[in-house]
Amino acid sequence: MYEGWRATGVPTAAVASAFVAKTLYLIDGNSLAYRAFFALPDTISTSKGQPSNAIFGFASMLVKLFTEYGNNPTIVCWDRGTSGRKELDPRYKANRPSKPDLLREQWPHFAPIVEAFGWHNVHVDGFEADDVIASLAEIARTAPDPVPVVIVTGDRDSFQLIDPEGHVTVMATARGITETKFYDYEGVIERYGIAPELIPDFYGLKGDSSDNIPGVPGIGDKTAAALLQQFGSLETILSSVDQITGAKRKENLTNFAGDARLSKELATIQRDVPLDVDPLEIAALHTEPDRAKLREVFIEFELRDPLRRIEAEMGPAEAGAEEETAPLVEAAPAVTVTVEAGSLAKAVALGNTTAPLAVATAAPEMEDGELFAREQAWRFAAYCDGQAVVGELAEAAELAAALGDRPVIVHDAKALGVVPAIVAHDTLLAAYLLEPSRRSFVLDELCEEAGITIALDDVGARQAALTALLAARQRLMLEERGELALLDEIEIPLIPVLRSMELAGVRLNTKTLGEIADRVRTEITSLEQQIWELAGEEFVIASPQQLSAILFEKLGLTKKRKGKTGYSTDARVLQSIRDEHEIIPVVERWRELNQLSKTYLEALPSLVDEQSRIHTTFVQAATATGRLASINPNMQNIPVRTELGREIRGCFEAAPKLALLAADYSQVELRLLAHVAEEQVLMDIFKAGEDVHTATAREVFGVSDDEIDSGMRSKAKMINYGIVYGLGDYGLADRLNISRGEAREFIDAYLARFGQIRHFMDQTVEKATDQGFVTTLFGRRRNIPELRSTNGQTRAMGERLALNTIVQGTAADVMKLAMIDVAAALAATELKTEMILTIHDELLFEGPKSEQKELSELVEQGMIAPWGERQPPLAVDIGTGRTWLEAK
DNA sequence: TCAATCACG
DNA sequence: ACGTACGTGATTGAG
Repeated sequence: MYEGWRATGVPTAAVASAFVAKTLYLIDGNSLAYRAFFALPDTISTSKGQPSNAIFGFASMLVKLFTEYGNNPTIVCWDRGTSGRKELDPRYKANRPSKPDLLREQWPHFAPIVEAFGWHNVHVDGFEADDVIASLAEIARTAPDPVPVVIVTGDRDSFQLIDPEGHVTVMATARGITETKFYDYEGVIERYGIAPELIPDFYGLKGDSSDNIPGVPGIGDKTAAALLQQFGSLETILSSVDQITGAKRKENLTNFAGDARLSKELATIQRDVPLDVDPLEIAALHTEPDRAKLREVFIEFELRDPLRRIEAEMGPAEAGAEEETAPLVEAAPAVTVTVEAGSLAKAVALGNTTAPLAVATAAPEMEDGELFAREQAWRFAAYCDGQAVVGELAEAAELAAALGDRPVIVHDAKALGVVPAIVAHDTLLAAYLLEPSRRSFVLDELCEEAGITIALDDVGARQAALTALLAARQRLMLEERGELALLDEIEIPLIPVLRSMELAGVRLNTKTLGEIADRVRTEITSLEQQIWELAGEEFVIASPQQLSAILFEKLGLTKKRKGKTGYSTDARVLQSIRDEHEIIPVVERWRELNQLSKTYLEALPSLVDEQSRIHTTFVQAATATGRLASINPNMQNIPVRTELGREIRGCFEAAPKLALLAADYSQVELRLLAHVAEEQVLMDIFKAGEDVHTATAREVFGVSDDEIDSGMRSKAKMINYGIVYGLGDYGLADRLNISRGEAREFIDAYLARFGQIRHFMDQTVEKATDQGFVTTLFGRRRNIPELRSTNGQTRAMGERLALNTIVQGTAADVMKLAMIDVAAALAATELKTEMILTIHDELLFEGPKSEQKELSELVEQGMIAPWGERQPPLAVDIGTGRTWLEAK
C-alpha cells in the first residue's frame, strides 16, 4: 500500500514508530487558499498594488494554528492535477472555472510562507491535496503506534477520513477563514446523521455541484441522510428500491443508479497515493520557524496583524539570533548608537551640524484625572549619525527654539506645537504620500512593517533613530515614485501654515449662539411632545430602530430602502413619505434641529478659549485624495445650507475692529476636469466666464440660453456633479427623480457634447486598471485595487474612485500650493491680516478692514498662481463681512 | 465598536 | 442579482 515512500528508502512505519508521537496537522492548501480568496474582499492589496487577500487569509490561518495549537508538525498538501478520479468521469470538476487571475498571482507565495513556519509542503503529481492528505493520514493512523492527525480543510468530503478511534479528526473552516469547527466521529454523526465512512455514499446520493458530481436528482442533504440511516449504504439502498416511498424518487434511484455509484466513487478520497515523504518521520521531527524568513514574507505582503500576533507568540528572539533577523534596510548604524543624558544644546550640536537631526518628543505622562501634567517635563531625544542624546524640556516650544536653523527629521512636525524652522523630512507625511488610504501612521508600526528595528533601551532615543532610518527609506521610495517634490514642496511647507491657522483660531460669538441654542431647545422640546402624541407613545426619536418601528410598523407607512439593521429612516425616505402622515414633517424638523443643536449649538461654546476663539486641528494625513481634514472641532462642516445653519455660521465672526474675508475657487473641480481632459467646449465655457451649469444645459439639451429654465439648469448641475463623482445612470436617476433610461440619455447627451471627457474617462480607467493606481496633476498617487476586482460592482466603484481622485486630489494639490503662496505673500507684507481657515476650496482671513483691498488682490493672485498658464484659468470669488456668513 | 444619520465641499 | 455618485467628522443608540 505504501510502496511509494518505501521505494524511496525513507524509514518505514516500523522504524518511525520509535519516534515520539505528536499530533500531526495535515492542511489542504488548495482548499484554504481558495477559501481565503473568496472569503476576503479582493481589494486587499499591498501598498505596491499586489493583490494579497488570499495570502492574508492563508497566513492568518497558519498563525492561528501556531498561536492556538502550538508549533505542531504540519504538512500542507497541494493539488497537482485532478487525480485519477478524473479518469472515472470526465465531468468531474469539469465545470470548475479556472483559477481567477488575482488568485493565480498570489499562488507562488503560499509555499514559502509554509516553509517559513518550518512546516512542509507536499504534492504528488496526478493527485489532489485531499488524496495526499488521506494517504498520509492513513499511514499515521495505522502505524503500530498511531499518530493523532488533525486535517485542516474547508471541504466537507474530507469527513470520510475521520475514524472511530479518534486518531483522525477534521478542523473545518467555517464562515470566513479563521473561524473553525472541530469534527470527530460523533461530531459528524451529530451534524449529518450518518457516520463518516458513509460520506462518499452520501455524496453519491446528493451529488456535489462544486465538483460537478451528479448524484441522484431530487435527493438533497436530508433525504440522503435519511435513506442512509434506514438502509445503511448506497448499495443497500439501490438494491432495496422497492421499499422506498415516492414514485418519482423510486424512479430516479433506478434510472440514476449508475450515476449514484459513479458519484460515490468520485467522492471517495484515495488513500493509497504513492508518497515520498514519511508522515511518521515528520510527526516526530521538531522544527522551529525561521524567524527571519517569516518576518521577511510577512513584511513583504504587509501582513501587519498576523505578524504582530506571531511575533508575540514566539516571544523575543534568543540572544545571538538577532543577527539573523537583520533588518531589511541598511540599519547598521543603529548598533553604534550611544545614549547619554544631556542638554538640548548638546543635542542640537550632535554630529555634523549641517546634517538633519532626527528628533522625537514625548508628552508628560498623565495619570487619570491628573490636571497639572504640564508641571512635569517633556522628554526629547535627538539622533544623528549613530549618536543619540536624550533629555528633558520645560515645555514643548523649547525644542524648536533650540534647533534654530538645524534641519530636522521628525514624525509629525506639526504636533511639536512649534514647528522647527527647517523641516528636512516628516515621516508621517511621507508615509501618508506613500499610502494615502491608510488610517493610522504610528511610527513604531511603520518601522515594524518596513523591517526597521533598533535595539535600544531608551524609548526616546530609539524613536529618534527609527525616525532617521525610516526617513532615509521613505525618500528613496518617494523618489522612485516621483512624489518627493510633493513632500518637499507641498506637504512640508504647508506644516507651519496649518499650524499658524490652528493657533489663530476663529472667534465665536457665544452670546448669539447661546440665544439661538435656547430658542432651538424650546422648539425641540415642543416637537418632541408633538411626535410622541402623534405616535401615541414615548420613544427615543434619535434611535433609527425605534423610529422605524413607529413609522413602519405601528403607523404602517410605506417602507423604502432597507439597510443592514432595518428600514431606513433617513431624510430622503422621510421626504418621500411626507404626505402619508402628519408626524413626518415634525420628525424632519426635529431631526434638523436636534442634529444642529447637538453637534454645534451645544458643543461649540465649550471649545472656545479666553478670547472666545475656537482652534481646530488640521489633519494632514487623513484623506485618500489629498484633502485636509479638520477635527476637534471639524470646522469644515459648519452649517450653511439651511436657515438655522446660516444663523450658526453667522456666529463665527471677526474679533472687535476686524473683519473677515472669504475667498473661494469657483468650480475648481470642473475647471480641472476640463484641463486634464483637454475638453475644449468646457474650457471655452470657463474662458468666456459663463455660468457653467447654464452653459452645460444649453449644450446638453441643445437649446438657446433664453430657453433654459431653472429645472434644466439644475439637471445640468446634477450631471456636472455626477461627472466629477463618476456618475452612473442609476445614481443620476435617483437624484433627479427620473427613470434610469432618461438618466442614461442625459449622460449620453453630455458625453456626446463633451467628447473629450468621455475619452479621458475611458483612458483614465484603462491606464489606472493597468497600473493599479492614479496620480493627480501634481503626482499625488492613490492605489485603487478595486479596479482589478472580480466583482463588477466593486470594479465600477474603482472606476469612480479613479476619476474622482484625479479631480478632487488635483484640487487639493492646487489649494495646498495656494495656501503656501498666500501665506508667504502675506508674510512679505506689513499686513496684519491672518489666514485662519481652509475649507477645501475656500480660505478665510481675518484682519483690519483697511487691509481688505490689498488683501483681496494678494489672495486672488496667490490662489491662482499655482495654476500657472494652464487652461482654462481658475477663478476666485471674494467676499467680506463681519461674520463668516456675510463674507461668504 | 459599529451602523445610521447628517453637517460640509 | 446586486446597489449605486466622491471625500470627510461628530453624534447617537445599540450590541
